[in-house]
Amino acid sequence: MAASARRGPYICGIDAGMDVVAGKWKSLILWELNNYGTRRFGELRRGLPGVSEKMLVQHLREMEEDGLIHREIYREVPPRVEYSLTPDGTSLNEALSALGSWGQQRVKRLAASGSLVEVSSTA
Amino acid sequence: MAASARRGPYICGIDAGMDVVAGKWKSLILWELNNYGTRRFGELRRGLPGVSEKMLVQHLREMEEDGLIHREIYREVPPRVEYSLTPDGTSLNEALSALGSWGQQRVKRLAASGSLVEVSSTA
DNA sequence: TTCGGTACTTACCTCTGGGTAAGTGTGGAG
DNA sequence: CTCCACACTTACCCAGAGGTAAGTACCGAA
Repeated sequence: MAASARRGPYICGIDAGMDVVAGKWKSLILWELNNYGTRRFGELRRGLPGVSEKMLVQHLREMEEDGLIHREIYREVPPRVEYSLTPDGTSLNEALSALGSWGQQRVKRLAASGSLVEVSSTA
Repeated sequence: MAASARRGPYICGIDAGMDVVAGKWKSLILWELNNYGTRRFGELRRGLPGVSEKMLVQHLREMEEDGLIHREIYREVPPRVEYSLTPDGTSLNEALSALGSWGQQRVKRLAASGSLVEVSSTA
């Protein structure tokens, strides 16, 4: 998203929320973690077709700082790291569900009118 | 937002929705139009402290294309243009209200713990 | 006669979000 | 002995999101 995160004085709650979700893959990470409960780094990478490792790490760190996700490190070889939603992350995901439904409606509407927009096909 | 709008195949409804709200001022424009019902260009500019005319126009045009807002031109001198939400824009705004509440909660939480984050003060 | 207000458009520039690719340390498999 | 998988880190690069400032056409007020 090209929306620059302000993390400064907010005008209303919406942009305080948007600020935290701003980032190309953040809402998808939330969605993925919500669906699977807990996921490893590699699983997330494979689950989000097109993410670069750099951005995945960066987004995960920011979301951890923002208190949205929990990072559990298992000191094994090879290393294992598991990510999961915190209560705040879970509630954020719930808050986004309405937007998700709206988005699905929109995709349906667009598909119904001529403009062929497909959802997750042959990505 | 530096979140790049994809307008391509979406993975889930959430990013289809996010795609349309991606843009530094879009959610604020939605909020402003929802609060006032109908607003003129200059009113919006003054209502969103910090917005540049270029970005305001650009966002308004994109949101009009996306069917979120309606643009009514009054051929007077000086010219008058009024913006308002379409039904789709209104429902999107409703879908964002949960995110707005979450954001407010978050601001309260942050304020409660040491990190002083203020909402719309001496912008 | 100049200024201000309306709603823009245009050219130019900066900043940074995001991508690409290579490197790191360890151990097991082949 | 080499390769691969894990979960990263680092350096470098580019496109585009967003900002700045000036210009446009019109009229009324000072």
